[in-house]
Amino acid sequence: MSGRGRLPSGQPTIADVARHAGVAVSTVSYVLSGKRAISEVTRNRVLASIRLLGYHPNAGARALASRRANVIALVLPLRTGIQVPVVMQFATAVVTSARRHDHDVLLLTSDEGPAGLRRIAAGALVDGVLVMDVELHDVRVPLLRELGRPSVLIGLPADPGGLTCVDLDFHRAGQVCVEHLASLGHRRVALLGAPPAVYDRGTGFAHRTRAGVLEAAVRHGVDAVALPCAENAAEVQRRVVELFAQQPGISGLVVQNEAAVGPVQTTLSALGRRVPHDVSVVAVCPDQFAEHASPRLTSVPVPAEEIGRQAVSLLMRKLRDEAVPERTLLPPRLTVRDSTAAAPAAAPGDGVAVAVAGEQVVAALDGAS
Amino acid sequence: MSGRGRLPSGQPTIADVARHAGVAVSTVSYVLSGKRAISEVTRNRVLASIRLLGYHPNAGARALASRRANVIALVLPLRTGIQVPVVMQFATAVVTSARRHDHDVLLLTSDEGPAGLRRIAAGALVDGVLVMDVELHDVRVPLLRELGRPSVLIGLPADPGGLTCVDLDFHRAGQVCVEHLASLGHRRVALLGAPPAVYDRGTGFAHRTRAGVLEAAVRHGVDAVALPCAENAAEVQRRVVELFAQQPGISGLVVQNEAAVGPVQTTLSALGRRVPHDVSVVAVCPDQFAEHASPRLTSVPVPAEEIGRQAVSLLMRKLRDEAVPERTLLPPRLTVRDSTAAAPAAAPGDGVAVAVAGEQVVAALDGAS
DNA sequence: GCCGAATGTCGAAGCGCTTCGACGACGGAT
DNA sequence: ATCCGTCGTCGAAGCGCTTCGACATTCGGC
Repeated sequence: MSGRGRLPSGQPTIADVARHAGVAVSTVSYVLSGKRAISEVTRNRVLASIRLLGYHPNAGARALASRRANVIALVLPLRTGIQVPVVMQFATAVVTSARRHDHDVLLLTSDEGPAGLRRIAAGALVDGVLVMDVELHDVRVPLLRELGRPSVLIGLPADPGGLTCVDLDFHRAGQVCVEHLASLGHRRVALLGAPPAVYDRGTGFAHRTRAGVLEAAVRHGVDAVALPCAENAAEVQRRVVELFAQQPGISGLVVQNEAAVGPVQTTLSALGRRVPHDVSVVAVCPDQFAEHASPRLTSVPVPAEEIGRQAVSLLMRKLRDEAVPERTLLPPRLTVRDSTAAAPAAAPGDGVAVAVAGEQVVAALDGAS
Repeated sequence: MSGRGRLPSGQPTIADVARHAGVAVSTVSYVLSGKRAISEVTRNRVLASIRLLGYHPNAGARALASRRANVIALVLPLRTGIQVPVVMQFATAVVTSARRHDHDVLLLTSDEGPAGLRRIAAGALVDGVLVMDVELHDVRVPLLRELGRPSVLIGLPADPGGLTCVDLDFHRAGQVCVEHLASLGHRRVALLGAPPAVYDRGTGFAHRTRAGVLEAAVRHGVDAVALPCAENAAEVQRRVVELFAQQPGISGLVVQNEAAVGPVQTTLSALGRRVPHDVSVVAVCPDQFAEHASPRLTSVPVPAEEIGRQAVSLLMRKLRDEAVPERTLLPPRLTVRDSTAAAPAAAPGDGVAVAVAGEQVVAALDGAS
């Protein structure tokens, strides 16, 4: 018996509360869980004792007896090519939402791999799992099916059968960007995408955006090229210079690469192309980022916070054994800011001038560094 | 009795393993914990059963019986003015290190405030707490003292008495930057610091870096000014233009503001000041960031990973009731890259020329956006 | 060849909580 | 009055694990 008093840790137990309030242990439990009716008088007496003693239920005991840990796991990626601020925003939203549902969040990094998931799930440390940054052919997808724990994926694997997925509708996002540019009269556009490695490993959002861009381009009679792009200033610059040298008529740019946004603007201005006068730029990036750039960028943000909230809410429903849709794709929202404008009237001479400018820039920067 | 077989969840229990291996439950437990000697033969038999049945100990039961959850809490900040990538790096390092010590990590955001800490600690959900981004006068500091759970702070509060803190020695970092510039012959330098709000709320690292910069400047006979700086391109540009207009002789810049690094370089080049030929730049920022800038930046990285490792290791020692030092300050490490060089010979005319250039830039950018 | 100390294993007592069945007390319908 | 159905509360049985003392064995020392 934990009879007379407090734990070694100094924490009172439910038995202490019961004794202090003059009721049975089970009554205290029911006051806390609300699973049986308790008279107003008794409830108040118990609650008073709880407050007075500073009682907090022991999580382990609760989990053991109730078979629910009230904890969910969040599996975050930590590879290159991820958008760090987006991940943070997302994690934050998940923690906040989870707390609203009276759950805590256990953080896993995907470098422990499938073994980590297995350990956590089998050990009943968590009730459910949120997996972020799911690739098209992700090893964790079959594993999750096998484990049979409630789970929600952020991202869209090639075969989501039997699982639950949430994501921004990147395909639609790509379309929206192109439609915006097309409606402004642009006829040649380019997508400056994620690093090649991201495409190579089959990351859904990159592929889907590209598909959306190209599809919308065809539909609206716009010429479009899509090129991957590493995340460093020099590479971005090379890409952009090359691009305009080869396709001087390009007047619209879709940038899906956070790290590239700054260098793109720098390079364009070095090329003598002004944003948005000569070239319009649409970015797929966080709003905060778009606001801080100059000029402020027309953008399609990844609604990390909403995705996080949705994911948690879906997971909670699964924990309550409710049926949920297999896939939830959030509609993209394009915010027009100062980086897009009507396409310039086509100037035939542009090509040559730009190519020359490009070489000057490259030369200047080579000398400087 | 959990007698005949498996949990409803399908997980085997320790009793199943014991039965399968033909030993007592306690023997299985001792095989797992190694707290008593078990013969080679028995151990192997038990381990084989464990593998065969796919047994994973139930975390809740273990926590209840052993009074150790094998989980630590990580309290992350989510305010403005934090260096998001650094936080991520740090979180990653903490998770990885914790796993090496057979612990998991529960993620808390500081917006649940002290209540969250209290709940977690009192409920024995975690064995110890790691608090990141501790301010000089942080409300959580007295709370942690009161809770009496093992904890480690990242950052250095004004009064760390009785607690355990780890951080980069930012004071020394400030000095190192100035010493580097001084040794290259620079005689007028400026610190472009964190946003004003960060100083205002008493964030240790900003204050300590500034102090280090100013102190080293005095000691080496260098003129130094320190100015806070918001995290958007326009503000950075204004600051830099203003700075050189007022103090044209400045030839060294210490930048402690990740978001400012890009804009600083852009602005300098717009001002006709070349890096490092005319102005040397030292950044306090992640290595990856410094490598990707062009020119590559001489920098003092915040060793997020090492801090994370250290923090976890200290916490583990505290969990084992070992004595640990009250404060651990990691020495800064300056990596020389391409953004610093010998100071230019003083040119008396500079002042005027620069002021003019500055105005041109401002005008040009106003027009563009 | 006997004794004490290791060594290896077992059984049982909890850890603090939830939950289920039981059971008075009370009130309305008969 | 009597019976039944609620309502409010209680006691006890676990949840799956760790840990403590006890109990055989085995072994080295003299």
